Order: sequence, then structure tokens, then C-alpha cells
Amino acid sequence: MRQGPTITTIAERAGVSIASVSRVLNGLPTSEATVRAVRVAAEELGYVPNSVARSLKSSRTNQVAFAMADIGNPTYVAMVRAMQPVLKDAGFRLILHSTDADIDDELDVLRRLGERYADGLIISPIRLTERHLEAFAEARAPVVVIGSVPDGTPVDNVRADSRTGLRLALDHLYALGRRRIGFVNGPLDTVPGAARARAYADALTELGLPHDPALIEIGDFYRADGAAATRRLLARTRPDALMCANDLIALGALDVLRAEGLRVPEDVAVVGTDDTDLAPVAWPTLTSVALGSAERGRRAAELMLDRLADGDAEPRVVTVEPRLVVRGSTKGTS
Amino acid sequence: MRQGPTITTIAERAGVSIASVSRVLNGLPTSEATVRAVRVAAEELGYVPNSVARSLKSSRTNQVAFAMADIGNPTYVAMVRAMQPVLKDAGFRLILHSTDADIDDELDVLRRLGERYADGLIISPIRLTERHLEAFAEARAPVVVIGSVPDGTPVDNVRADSRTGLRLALDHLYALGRRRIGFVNGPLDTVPGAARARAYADALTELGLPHDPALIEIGDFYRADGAAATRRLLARTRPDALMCANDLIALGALDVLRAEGLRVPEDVAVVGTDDTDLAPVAWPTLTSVALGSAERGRRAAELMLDRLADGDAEPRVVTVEPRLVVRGSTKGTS
DNA sequence: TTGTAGGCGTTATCAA
DNA sequence: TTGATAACGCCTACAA
Repeated sequence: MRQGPTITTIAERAGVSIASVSRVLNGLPTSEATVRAVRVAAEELGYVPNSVARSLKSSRTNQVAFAMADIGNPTYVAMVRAMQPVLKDAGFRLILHSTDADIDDELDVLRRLGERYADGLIISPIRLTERHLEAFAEARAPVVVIGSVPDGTPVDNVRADSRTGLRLALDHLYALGRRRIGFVNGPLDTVPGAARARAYADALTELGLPHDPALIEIGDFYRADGAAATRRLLARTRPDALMCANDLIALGALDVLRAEGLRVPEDVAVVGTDDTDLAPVAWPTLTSVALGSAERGRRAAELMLDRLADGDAEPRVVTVEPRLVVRGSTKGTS
Repeated sequence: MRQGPTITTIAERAGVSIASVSRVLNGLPTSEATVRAVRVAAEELGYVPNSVARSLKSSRTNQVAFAMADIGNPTYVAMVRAMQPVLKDAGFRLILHSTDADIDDELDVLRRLGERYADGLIISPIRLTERHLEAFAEARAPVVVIGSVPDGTPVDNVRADSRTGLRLALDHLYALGRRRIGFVNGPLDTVPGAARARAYADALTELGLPHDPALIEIGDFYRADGAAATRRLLARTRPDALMCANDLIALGALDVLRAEGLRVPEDVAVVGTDDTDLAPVAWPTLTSVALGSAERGRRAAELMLDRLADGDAEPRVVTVEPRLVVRGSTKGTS
């Protein structure tokens, strides 16, 4: 762990100037003899260029940051996993920020972009406030947002299509003869919670089903909250299907249905959202609306790379197609 | 996204020298008037210090890297999740490297430490070769390894205790009356595979159970491999319990047992390893040996911080205590 | 083709 | 208390 050599060290060793060393290292036209001398010296000393110095000169860090609420959430894991190879292949390192869905933390991350430790930021805020929009506008580096932002926001944007996604799920349930389709949602002041509430209502309308407030319950996006919300819902009405705003909520719903002696899917069909790795593990395996977490992550990384290549291009909006993955919780046994 | 102000900009605005600006910003003794002038100017211009320049000067990046095989693996997710707050609180950013268990990729990460983009590296290699050990010795920054390294390796080391962990599991199975305890392992040339193979053999010996090669099967660490391996094992013998080298393998085993019409745990009890988030989701819920992924991540981060604070301290070895989490796949219904 | 020198934004030393 | 100035390691005119 000795102090690493610099171009100065190499220059001395090779008996040339630091400029020549730099030229050789960057493949600029140099005499054969110099090239050899420098290469040998660099090799012998185990030279590795200092990326910090390089960054200071080039004002490029080759780092991209990703900020999300919680790396434990399988949705974000899928995003990170998909981003990684895209960024890596382009020579970028990935910095991870976990914000615990704390708004001040998120804003802090945006503000700190001014420190120029990263060339750009991909962020997936669970709530979207006025202050976020201001921060996006003032950001000192390109920002890509995963989750819908209002038109005109000066950032690239990757969106899920909850509307179509829930429509797919409700069509499926309708086709199976279900008419009392409950909805266990997350908090309405979150980006996904709000989107999914609208999507559920729209889908009901389009299917010509009545809007029954008794069929809607709200909790947080975790298993225990999903279970509690489902318990509250079952206490006052009897649905023949439950649409859940994410897979964790759906797992909680399965827990409660089982405890209540209700069969899934015979008595109550259950659909999750996000199609996480948990869905095929659950019992019964969980039908889930895949909103394309991995693809959203991949597309966000690609948008970032494009943006870094051309900072003046118009902000872009990319919408990822949802897909319904049918499993045992709505159909048959498995 | 205009060009950000530097201390030079502020110095001009405030009518002082850059030295004074730096002093104010770093809280060094300065006259009241200068402090005020600088603060006002910095505020008005929205100044944010450039971390790259700071790093060049201080040769500190305030970044720590973590290299693992695959961020999709729940074990690593647990580690990352636990590291994050420790590093963050200490003012460090976390860089993620996903190596796909590719040895050259891992060695590359180690070599690139010479670029000084991070102050240290936490690495969890799935295989450990001679070249790894050499690379550890030559690393240009502190390295913390998660997974046992030979004594004398000049790195801090966080270990799981597979031996005790498997012993806990086999004791549990033994106490339940199981005597033909099969073992579905991962590849023997991996760090966990090798450790768990030894641990299983030792536990059998200590329990006075015979070593029956027919009871051992090897696949890769994924669900499908676990299923295939279990199928091979069942084709030649009939265990009354299956110890699995990780939770994914155990899920595969559950799949096959169910398909074969064998009841879990009545006919065959199943135990996983790592106690990932999947264990409580599986059906039946999966008894699993918790090797403390989260704690290993946390401890690794702490060792790194200590090392960065005192580079000359002796290399440390930390072993994390295992714990058996009993669920439905070995006992009762749940 | 090569070397000298200036600068990227900070911090820190040294006189004044 | 303050300002001029020299690093940190690299890249790149510009001159030779």
C-alpha cells in the first residue's frame, strides 16, 4: 500500500518529460523510443492513472449516482441490477444513495450534485413535492427521474404505466368472473399510490363496475401494512378479488386470507404489483402486474448516458410497457 | 445547470483573497467582517465546494466501494443495506461494483483501486484464488474481505461461521428425530460451498451420524439448480431432511418435494441458509440458518472506517454469530 | 517529436 | 488577520 507512482515518477525513470509520459499514455503521436521507455517504466512501477486528477482536469467523474428510498426494496434492486451493466459498459461507476424516503435527504442529494462528485443523478422519489421540482430545475448536473414528473420539468423521465397495468389486471379478474374487486393501496401522497388509485378507478369505470368505497383500503407499502389493511377491508365487506398496489402488500393479503380460512384463488383472487422476485416464491404463487422495474432502470441509465453525450437535447419521456404475469393466486394451482 | 461558482468567484464578489474564502469555509479563525462578506457572497452565488478538487488536495475521496457478484442476490442486498447507513453517517458515499462472480472482473476492481477513486474497498469474492491473495497484498488502498481469508492475509476480514450455523441446523433436525439428513450444496470451489461442505461433514460426525455420499448433491446456488440437484438426490435415496446451502436452493428443493408428492416437513424437513427475505415468504415458510448477512455488511463497513482512521493497526478478523430461524419447513404449519 | 508552463479548484504554508 | 503562492496529478497549448 505504498504511495503510487505518478507521471512525474515515470518521467524520471524513463528520462523524459511528464508531457511525453502523458502523450504516450493517451496514445498521442510519439517516437517509438519514447513510447517504449515510458511503457517499460510505467509497467515496472505499476502505474495507474489517478482518476481524481483526471476528473479535476476534465470535469468528468465517470460516476453516476442513483438515489432511491431503500435498497432493500426489490423494485429498486431490480433497477440497480439493470442499470449496473449499462453504466459499467460505458465506463461509469455507480454510486448508491439510500434516502429512506426522506424528502430532505433527497433534496440534499440533489443539492450536493453541485459538489460534482458525479456526472449525473438518477432519482426515484417516492413522493414528489414542489421543492423537488425546484431542485430539479436548479440541479448542477443532469437528472433522470424514474416516476412521472409534470410536463415541462427539465429532466429526462422514465415512467411506468400503472393505468394500463391495472387495466390488464382488472380485465383478467373480470374475465375470471370477479365483480367485487377490492383494492389495497399505499399512501395516496406517494407517486405510485396516487397513480394506482387513479388507475383503479379508471379501470372500474371502463369495465362498467360500480365504485364502492368499501372495497378500497389504504396502508403502507409493506407486508404487515398490507395485512392490516386487508383485515380492515374484510371486516366490512367481502370481495371476490383483491388488487394490491405492490407485491409486499399482496403477501400481507395472502397471510390474512389464509388466516381467515378463505381460499386463494377460489374465494378471493389476489394480484400484486411490480412482479418482484417474491411473486414466484409466494404460496400460492402470485399473479402480478410487472411494471418493468428492470427495464425502467435500464432505460434510465441509457437516458443518462445520452444526456451526458448531448447535454442540449430536449428532455425525453420514456414510458415502459406493463405486462401481467399470471400465476396461481388468480388461476389454478401452482 | 450553469457553471458553478468557485472560491475565486466568491473571493472577487466578497473583495477578499481566495485564501480568506477557504479559511471562512473551513471555519479557521477569521475576522468577523471577512466571515460575513464571504458567507453572503457564497450564499448569493449558491456556492458548493468541488469535491474533486478537494480530493486531489487531500487525497481522500470519501468514497468506499463494495464489490460483490450480483446485486440481485438477497444476501448481498442485505449487506449493502446494512453498510449504507454506517458509511453515510461517516460522510462516505458508497460505490457498487457487480462482478458477476468473474474473477478477472474482481481482480480488475482491485487493480483499479490504484486510480484512487475510492478510499477503500469491501469485497465479497465467491471464489478465492491465489491471484486474489496477491492482489490483496498489492492493493493501493485498504481492503476488507467478507468471507474467510487465510491467516496472515493483510486485510481486515469478516467471517460467517458456517460450521456453527450448520451445526445448529443439524442439531435441530436431529432433535426432531431426523437421521437421514441430505445436503444440497453449491460448487465446492466457492468460498461458501467449501465451508459448508466441511461444516456438514463435521456436524454429522459430532452427531454420530454415518457419512453417506448418496445423501450429498451439488448444484449451483440458484433455485433451478437446487431443484435439479434435489431431483438427482431423490432419484437414488430417500432422506428425511434436506439441508440446503442457501435459500434459493431450498426453494428449488421445496418445488421438487411438492412435485413428488412429499410433504414438508412431515416426510422431509427442509432447512435453507442465509435467512433471506425469501424464507418467510416461501410455503411452507422456510427454516433457515441466518449467517448474519446484514451484520457482516455492517461490521465490514465499520472495519473499513476504523482502518481509514488508523491505517497501521493490525489486520482484524471478525466472526459473526449464526442463528437458526425455525419456521414451517421443519416444524408444524405456518 | 519534445519540453516548459499554465491551469483545473482546493488547501495550506509562509510572509507581510 | 490577511494575501500571495505553491502544491495535489493530470492534460494541453505553445515553443523549441
